[in-house]
Amino acid sequence: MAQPTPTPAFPLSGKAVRPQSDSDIRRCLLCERRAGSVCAGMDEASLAVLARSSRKIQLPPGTTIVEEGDHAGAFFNITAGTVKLFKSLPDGRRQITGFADAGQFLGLGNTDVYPFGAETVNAVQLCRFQRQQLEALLIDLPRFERNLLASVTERLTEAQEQMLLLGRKTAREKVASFLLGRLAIGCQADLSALPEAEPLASVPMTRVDIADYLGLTIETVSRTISALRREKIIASTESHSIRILAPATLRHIATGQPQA
Amino acid sequence: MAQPTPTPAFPLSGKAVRPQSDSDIRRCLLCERRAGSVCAGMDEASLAVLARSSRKIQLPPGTTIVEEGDHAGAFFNITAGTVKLFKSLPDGRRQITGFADAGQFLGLGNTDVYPFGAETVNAVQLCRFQRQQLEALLIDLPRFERNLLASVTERLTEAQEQMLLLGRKTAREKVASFLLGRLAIGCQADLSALPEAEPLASVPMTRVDIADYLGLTIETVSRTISALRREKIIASTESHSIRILAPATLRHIATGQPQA
DNA sequence: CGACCCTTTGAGGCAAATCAACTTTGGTGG
DNA sequence: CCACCAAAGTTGATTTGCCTCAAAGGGTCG
Repeated sequence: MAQPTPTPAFPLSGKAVRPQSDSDIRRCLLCERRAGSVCAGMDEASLAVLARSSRKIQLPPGTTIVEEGDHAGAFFNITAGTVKLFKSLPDGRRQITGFADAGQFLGLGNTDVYPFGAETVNAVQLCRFQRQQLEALLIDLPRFERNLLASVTERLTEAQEQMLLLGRKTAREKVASFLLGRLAIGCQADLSALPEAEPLASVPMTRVDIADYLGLTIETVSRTISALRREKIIASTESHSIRILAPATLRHIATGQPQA
Repeated sequence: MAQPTPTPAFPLSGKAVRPQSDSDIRRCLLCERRAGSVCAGMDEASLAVLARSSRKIQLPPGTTIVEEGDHAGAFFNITAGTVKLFKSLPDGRRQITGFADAGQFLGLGNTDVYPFGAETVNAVQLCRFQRQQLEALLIDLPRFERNLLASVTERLTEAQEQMLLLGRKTAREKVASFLLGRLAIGCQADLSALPEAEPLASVPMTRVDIADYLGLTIETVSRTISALRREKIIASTESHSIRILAPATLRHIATGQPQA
């Protein structure tokens, strides 16, 4: 429980840590995703500790990151791409509880098994932390713990919004809400700092994923998107993104306002 | 940001703290709900700080605790009774995102307004903390912050389970899941430490609340409960509690297993 | 005892699911 | 470059689980 000096390698439970290169140590320092993530606002010494405790990993689309019920041995921070989190019933019915985009963490839990599964939607880059190691670090990195609390609280708020959607919205309202939620996500282009009114929704996931996220079938999702397109509220589906032609109208639909 | 000494009264933003009696200071120390709550595992000095920062409040059934959109000025710890948390659409559709029973906290958020409403279901007793004051305390009460993180994480896990229910379960499965979730809740009697197999579900809320929690109508909830009763899976509705006659069967139904 | 609220039960309608083709997209190899 | 194929998406016809509308029981409290 004593504060570790920042230089020596960490003892990893039963498994030696490989020697760290300078680039490893600087990885966190130079990370573009740091601001807005749980690694935000930390001093260089703390970042060095983080860098030493994590590994950068690249994953192709459709890769399983964690499986529901697996031993919860790791914690992840997504630095690029989109991940889907889900829970399933024995007969195969699936509910996607959220999409985690770049900058979000993943894998926190209060039991020793993951209460959800996670799979990459597209090409994903993430930092993997050993859970045990991270928990020990929390004591010495109060800012990290504070960030975690804020982040989990934000996820919980989103989950409550999604419960309203799943329990009380119509298919049309669900799809409208989904599209709005995908606005301004993954504007990883250098064109950042562009007016956030950019009406382009990032939709890297398939209809199956969207349906499982909204509690609908793929047919209903497809029909609803077609209807919105016919009404000129959204544009013809471009690849993995949808242009919003009438954001205000879509917002009205999403919140259940009578008109439109 | 300096560590406050534990004895002097806290400066409360713009508002003087009333003189504290010994009983106030001991309130937290003697609180039966402490274990299992965010106030667990703290030393006496910290508890004294907590006691000084909070007020005990009694509320009758149907009382609004916080309103969605209100300035998030307070944080609560429920010590008796049940509270419902909910979000609403402009046209009145409502989704109850959770019931908070004794021992749970309520009111954490990452914006300056509450993203949900909260109302008492029955007679409720709670401790009210000033948010601003509590945030300052967090730095000096690391155990409290750790408890908060664990608690919010648990709420998030429950929220994910509820999303699976709302998006993918049938009415029958929803009601079965709800009843199982209400088992072993509010066994505030002195008969605690009794075998947890006690098949009595605490249901202090109305059919309207249950319907808004499960994403159903009151008629469907009523019909489904009647059906389970007809099938001898649950007993005739006692006042504010339902006896589970066949827990195993109910569990099968809740998880979507084919039989029963 | 009657007014009010909550709950239960019944009859019919509808939004979304299911079932069933058909079309488009994207990748692979000849 | 294009033929081929599998996967993803779209569209239509039909079914159905739950909602809506309606009305009849219980409980409680003044």
